[in-house]
Amino acid sequence: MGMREVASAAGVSVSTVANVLSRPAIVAPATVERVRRAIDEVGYVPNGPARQLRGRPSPIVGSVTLDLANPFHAEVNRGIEDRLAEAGCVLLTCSTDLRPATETRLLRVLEQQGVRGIIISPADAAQLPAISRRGTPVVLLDHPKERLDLCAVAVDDVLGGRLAGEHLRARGHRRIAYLGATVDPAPVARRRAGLRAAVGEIIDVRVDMHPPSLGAAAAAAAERIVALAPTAVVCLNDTAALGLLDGLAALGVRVPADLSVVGYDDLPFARRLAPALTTVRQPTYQLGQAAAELLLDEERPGHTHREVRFQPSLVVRSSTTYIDEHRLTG
Amino acid sequence: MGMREVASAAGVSVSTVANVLSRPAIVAPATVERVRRAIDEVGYVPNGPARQLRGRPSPIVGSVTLDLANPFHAEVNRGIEDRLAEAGCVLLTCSTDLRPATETRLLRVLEQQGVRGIIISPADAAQLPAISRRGTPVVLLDHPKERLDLCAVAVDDVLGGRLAGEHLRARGHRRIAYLGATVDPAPVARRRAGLRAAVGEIIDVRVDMHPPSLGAAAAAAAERIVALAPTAVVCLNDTAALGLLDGLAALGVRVPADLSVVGYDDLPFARRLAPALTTVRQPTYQLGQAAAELLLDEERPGHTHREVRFQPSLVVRSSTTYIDEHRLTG
DNA sequence: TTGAAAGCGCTAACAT
DNA sequence: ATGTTAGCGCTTTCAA
Repeated sequence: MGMREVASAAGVSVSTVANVLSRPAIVAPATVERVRRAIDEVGYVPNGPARQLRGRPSPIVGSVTLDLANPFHAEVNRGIEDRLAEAGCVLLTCSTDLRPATETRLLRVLEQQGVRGIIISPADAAQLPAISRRGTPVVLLDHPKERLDLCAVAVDDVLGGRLAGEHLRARGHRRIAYLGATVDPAPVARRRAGLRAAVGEIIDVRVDMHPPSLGAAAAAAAERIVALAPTAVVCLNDTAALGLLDGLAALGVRVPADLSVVGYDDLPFARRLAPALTTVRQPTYQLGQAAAELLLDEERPGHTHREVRFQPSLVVRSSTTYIDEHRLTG
Repeated sequence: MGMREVASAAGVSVSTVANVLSRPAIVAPATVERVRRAIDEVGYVPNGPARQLRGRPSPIVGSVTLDLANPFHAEVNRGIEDRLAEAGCVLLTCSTDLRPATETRLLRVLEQQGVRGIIISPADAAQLPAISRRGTPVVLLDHPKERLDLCAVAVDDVLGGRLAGEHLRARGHRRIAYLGATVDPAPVARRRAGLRAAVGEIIDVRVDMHPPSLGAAAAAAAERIVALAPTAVVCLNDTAALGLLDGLAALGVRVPADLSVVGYDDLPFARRLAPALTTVRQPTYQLGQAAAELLLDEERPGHTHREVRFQPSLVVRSSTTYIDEHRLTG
């Protein structure tokens, strides 16, 4: 059911059908009408790839993140999707699980498909400028622009880590543990750096992020953490904090009486946990919107690459408390 | 940088380049080598749309659900993505927000792009058989096959609702409210039907699912619910239950002492809420995997449409309790 | 073993 | 106002 069938059904040429579709003003009203009817009649569906081959831009934008099921990334993707929808575009979401090989494979597929652009939270940013140079716009997500010749949307992760650290220090904590991943994604590593800067020294505890789930891994790490006797733990994100709370509860460790816990992201459940989780909030949905905005702007003639920066903010709840003086002095 | 450039760089014809790419065995080893080198040299990236125009299948599969940021759908999508990755395919995720117009627009885009197939949790299934007939395989997700000539992955939602209802009745509850959406998605409506069948009568409370968030809407509904004086509330999902717990806490209503609450989905946070949430679990990730499996099977010669069915299960925690006899009799 | 050529469905310049 | 035609990048006969 191509334009050919429509043309013959309407008794016109294919170019007239094409004109009705792209510049109806150029065609006689009666003809337009006839062609429209023929289109419905034969159930014509335009062939996207053929159009793209002729130079039309693809309506597809790729999003490459750690994990599309991660609530943070899911919310970011929704922000992207909504902004793209205004431009008639649609979102192809990919998970890398932080594996460079997967990331490379996905980027190759996206580039081959000739997507409108790629929004990526990269495991490895090295290959991105080449992709951009070959003609597929790339926007960095949750990643600073630095010297890269790309647009970027970033959150001040170092500040986020620092906020958590200062909060704990102000409450008297000195032995502070950091629950991270075996290999931290770059934004997480930056948070740790900020925390480090604020508290001087960190007791590192690492868990495997992937299998079977971050939450379970964090729960399993509870014992290890307790053995190190910190007075507070900062977790790489709320999901890890959730798991850790589970593990601590199983060990009979009271939060925050025995141990303060800080999360990151302020996911919807954070405020209703037992205890309510102190955490660092990021403007998640807005991150996505901003990234989509930057990407769509790439087609504008005068476009220049820029960075949009967001600030995290500390949300204090009841999973952190003042250090027990007795424990300090006794 | 098309095959033309590669061909001239390697001193061969385009068809030889094409052969090196698709049937290297046919080409002289020395030539293969030379062409491979030329490919790297010029930075050749195959043109997907052109290939597709020549008959290659698209590597893109579309997923159409209520909301890709919804944790349930996000997890389902991850299951789809992982299974697709094994086949070298990639996932385009779309949110309809239950709006038929949005759904139709998205389906049109997907069909025009000539995607490999569409996995959909439909707001309106009527247009799907036509799409399938025109050549784009469609798999129903979280939707029974019924008389439709399509593959489907379904959960026994009626059973899920019934499990919740029977649980509450067994604990003495008789005034049971149901917190639903102004317009329930079909699976949610089926759960309600199951609940209804188990408990005889339901006190309906409806909230607007969309803006600004389901959780907030559920929290706002707390007062309305309390006024109706049920002894238990079944929520359309865990996110709504989370919000409701918030609202109830603000009103000083104790759960489960004053009111029992049941969720749906068993999201990761459910077991760590205060109180831990009784809920109905669905095999989320597996739903996605099964849907992808069915879709990939559509290309197999002997394929026939079939339905894969999953069972939900009740997870009893501490947000539900026996009805207080004093309140009943006193 | 390699190359020439036709054509996938569409668009746009050009001719009528 | 409409039609003719060339060609987007690729695959695939078919011929050399």
